[in-house]
Amino acid sequence: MDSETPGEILDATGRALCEHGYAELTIKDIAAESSLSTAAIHYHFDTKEELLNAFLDHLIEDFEERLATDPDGPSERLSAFLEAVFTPAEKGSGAFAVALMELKSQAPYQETYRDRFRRMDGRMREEIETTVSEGTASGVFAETDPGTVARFVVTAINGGHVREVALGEGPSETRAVVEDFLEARLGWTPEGDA
Amino acid sequence: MDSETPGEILDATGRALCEHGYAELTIKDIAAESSLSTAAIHYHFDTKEELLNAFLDHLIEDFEERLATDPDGPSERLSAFLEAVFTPAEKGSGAFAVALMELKSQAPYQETYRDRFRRMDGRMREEIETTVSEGTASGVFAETDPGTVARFVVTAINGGHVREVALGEGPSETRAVVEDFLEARLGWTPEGDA
DNA sequence: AGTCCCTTACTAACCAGTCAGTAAGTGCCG
DNA sequence: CGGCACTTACTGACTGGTTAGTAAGGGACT
Repeated sequence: MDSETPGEILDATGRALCEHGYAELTIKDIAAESSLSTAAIHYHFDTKEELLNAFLDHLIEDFEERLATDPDGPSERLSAFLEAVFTPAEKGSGAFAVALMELKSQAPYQETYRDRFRRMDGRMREEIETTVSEGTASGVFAETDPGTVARFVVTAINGGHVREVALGEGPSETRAVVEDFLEARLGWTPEGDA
Repeated sequence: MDSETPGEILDATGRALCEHGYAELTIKDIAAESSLSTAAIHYHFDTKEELLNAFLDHLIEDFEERLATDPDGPSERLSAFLEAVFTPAEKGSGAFAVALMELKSQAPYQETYRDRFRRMDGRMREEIETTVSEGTASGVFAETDPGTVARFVVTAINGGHVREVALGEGPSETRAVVEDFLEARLGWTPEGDA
């Protein structure tokens, strides 16, 4: 009844993906990373494609959970957002970033991937946009176009993401870029703490 | 003596890479995209890896050539830089962006790729930094830290690049973000024309 | 004759997915 | 309780197709 095997497979997929890369990822690799045989993986996921789709869903779900902190004011909400985005996930440092970028570079060939990424992007933009709107309305932030700010922030996040993967750069540099921008545009300051 | 076959192979590699993606790229695909057999490709490039390294060099060379326009003033130089970066390459629209992103996502597993990308990033940052320095020194641009501006611009370019690939977005949106930023920070305006 | 560029034909390795079989339950009936 | 039917979750062995790379040879130009 319990059977959390699919979860174990998804976790193993993540590890195998980070170790071998999308191009060289085989069911055998995933099996080796788990306690199961290749046939067992095919028992739970008919095809490799299906497994990878499920893995991406799992990845996005995790990410959205991390975003789902709903603090009080706009300033705190912005801080929490940046914290969620720029804090490396629980697991191995750049692993999440690498796995995600692997899948993003496959998006031109996989419509299902593209849809998911668009949805995720929309959510992030919305979150920033409404937060900024609230902030300017209540006078906490300076007057600006929230859509422009949101677009800037997501673009920078995307950029930092590539830099992490392609250059091996840490997330802090990009975080500084975003915070610098928000300070100049909104008068917001990085300290959201007590 | 002429024999521009290697060039033909590199071009075919680009087309095959865009069509099939890095993960599914085979020597056979490249052969099909050229007028040669798979064995002929192995005659010129011993291994697939060697071919892909040469292809990346070719890609970066092309890009650096596009950047190598050396106009008069800092303002014009900035315009030329943005034009070079955001104008889709001669060939198929997003093809270049897709191929490059494929290779970038492989960077964590290929040190040679990472080195090349770091060098390219350094060059871009330097170009922007010196241009901004010149501009502020001659009073054309407002006073700011050139390094911060450069970092912002490359991060946004990187971000636009992912957005093109993962979301299917055009380059104009990111260009607007960058131009908006440069206007605010430097007092620079998009029109560098007569 | 030699070497440069290329072909057809091949091979050894590998991969996703299949298959037959099995051990461990689960529900049901007498 | 015990035995029967059936399901779930898996394994090890296999297969058909594909892949990077090789071997051997042919033709053209020098």
